[in-house]
Amino acid sequence: MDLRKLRYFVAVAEERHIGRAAARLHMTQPPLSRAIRQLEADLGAALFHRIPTGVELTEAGRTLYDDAGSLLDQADRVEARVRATVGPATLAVGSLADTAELVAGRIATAFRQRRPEVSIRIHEADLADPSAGLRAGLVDVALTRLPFQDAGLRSHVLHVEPVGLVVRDDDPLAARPSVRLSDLPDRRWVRLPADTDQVWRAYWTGATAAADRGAPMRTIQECLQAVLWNGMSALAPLDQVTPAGLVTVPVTDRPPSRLVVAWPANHPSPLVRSFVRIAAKTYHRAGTRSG
Amino acid sequence: MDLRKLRYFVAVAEERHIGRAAARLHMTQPPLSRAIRQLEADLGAALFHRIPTGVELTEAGRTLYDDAGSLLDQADRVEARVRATVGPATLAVGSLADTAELVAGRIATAFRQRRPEVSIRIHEADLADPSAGLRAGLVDVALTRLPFQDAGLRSHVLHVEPVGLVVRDDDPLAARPSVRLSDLPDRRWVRLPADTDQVWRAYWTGATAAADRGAPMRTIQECLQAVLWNGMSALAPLDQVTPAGLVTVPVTDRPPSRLVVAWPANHPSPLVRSFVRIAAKTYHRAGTRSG
DNA sequence: TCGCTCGATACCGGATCGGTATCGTGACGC
DNA sequence: GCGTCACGATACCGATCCGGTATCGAGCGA
Repeated sequence: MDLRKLRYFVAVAEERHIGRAAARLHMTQPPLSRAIRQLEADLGAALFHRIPTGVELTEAGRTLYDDAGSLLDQADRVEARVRATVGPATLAVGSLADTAELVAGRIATAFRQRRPEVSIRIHEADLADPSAGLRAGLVDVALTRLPFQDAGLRSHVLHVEPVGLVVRDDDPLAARPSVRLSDLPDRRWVRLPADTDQVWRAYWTGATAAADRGAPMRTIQECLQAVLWNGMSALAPLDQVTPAGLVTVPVTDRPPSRLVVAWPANHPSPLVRSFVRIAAKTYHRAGTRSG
Repeated sequence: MDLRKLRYFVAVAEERHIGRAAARLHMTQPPLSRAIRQLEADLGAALFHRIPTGVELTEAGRTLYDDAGSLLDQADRVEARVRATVGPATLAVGSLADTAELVAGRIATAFRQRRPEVSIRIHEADLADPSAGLRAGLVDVALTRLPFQDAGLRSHVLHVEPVGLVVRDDDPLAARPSVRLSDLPDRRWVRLPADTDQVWRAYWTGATAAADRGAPMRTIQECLQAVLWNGMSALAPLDQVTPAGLVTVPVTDRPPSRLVVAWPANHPSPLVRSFVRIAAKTYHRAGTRSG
């Protein structure tokens, strides 16, 4: 009997439904089914009756449930007490100034709830650095978007999102249900800073790198303003909120962008691993990859 | 933080020495070192100072140690309570009538202490069946000796023991410090039952299968009595206790016998796995193999 | 009877565990 | 001062475990 399986058991007991409990635990149903069966085998007792609408506690299950809560609470208290003796810890989180910023709020909230003793410092990066300070060592972990050049970074996909072309609502393209970038004549793309990551630049400014002109944009907001006032074009995630007067037209010939939490590949600290796990669970999407 | 690591931590804290704690936990030092480091990483706190003579608790370590005992106790109580609701379980243990019998006492004691709700039934097998009832499905787990033919059995070595030639003390060989079976002239070997496992028979009665004559022996005691009264020869583990008047001469040209706990390879029950683990820990010797 | 919704199972890649062999480092005796 | 010793740490390996996807069998209802 271990605490992990006990937490699973409590979730199932309260949901009376393995599928729902799995969702609550941010995992899928099969491993949870198996974990419950293993717990039953370990204890040598059936904990649930399987019924058509889900599961219900057996007598042994009720016995366990009566005690499980206080045991888990005590374990949490012990852990918190130890953490308290060592004093507060700090985690620097890098964030790019688009949806990552919104997400950071949710994730930071979840993280603070789970690890209240850790103080979080948010570092807001500009568009030149899609690693949001990770490469420079300014932050421990970052919320940003793929693709960008990976230099010893690992990332976990939180959300996959198609990109769209942001134009003024008086633009001829504004009414189109979708566009193909390869069908468009040359447009005036917003310009990214000179030292922008090459992969990132190529992804977000149409295929022709030579096309970006004008003053470099350092934030998403600047980009959108450039579209609004100067008639530039920009690419943005489809559900990026835009000011009135702008529309985002889905782009069909470009792979979707992936919102990720990223961290240095080499020896991430437990705090970083914890943040990544919480980010993944808060924003439950699967798939770990490098890049 | 999980209960397993917490138990490790308590052992180390009490021994103030990772190596000794590892011995107490019936494991080796490196994985215990690693587990402690992982626990420290999980908690974000150093639990021990490493000093030349071992380790000593840090402040965080003392905090954890103060709480760990009661937490583990509560976990054990919860588990026991659940087991109690489901009623007693039964485990059938097969045993061959030599040292396995002695061992069974120790192991059964350890098992009863750890799992008091399980009632153990001992099945004492005769020499014809080195699987001690496992093959016939009479028992769930067996204490016996390799080698014998494996038919879907798995085993865990508890003890490796050279074999010796059992002779009367008036035998010319009795004074020899050791003998080579290949040097001996034909002797009158005790006879094993006709349906004895072939590998087992070849191992325990010298190389020449034709040599065993006389009435078949069903127990070790019968074999020894045959040696004592009829001047037969027998092979036995070196530390087999023999009646007065018999001596066991080490045999140098035969591999040692291995005392094992054996169980069916297919889907062992948790109770069986538990018994095997306890047997291995009680009699700490490493190495799992088939056969 | 068909479709829907449960949990259970099969299988796979990655992580973890405990093992052996070996290393780095202080303490101690000569 | 230097070899020896004892301690924990590290490297690496095979076995196991964990969570994932795909799929199945069983009940229930339309």
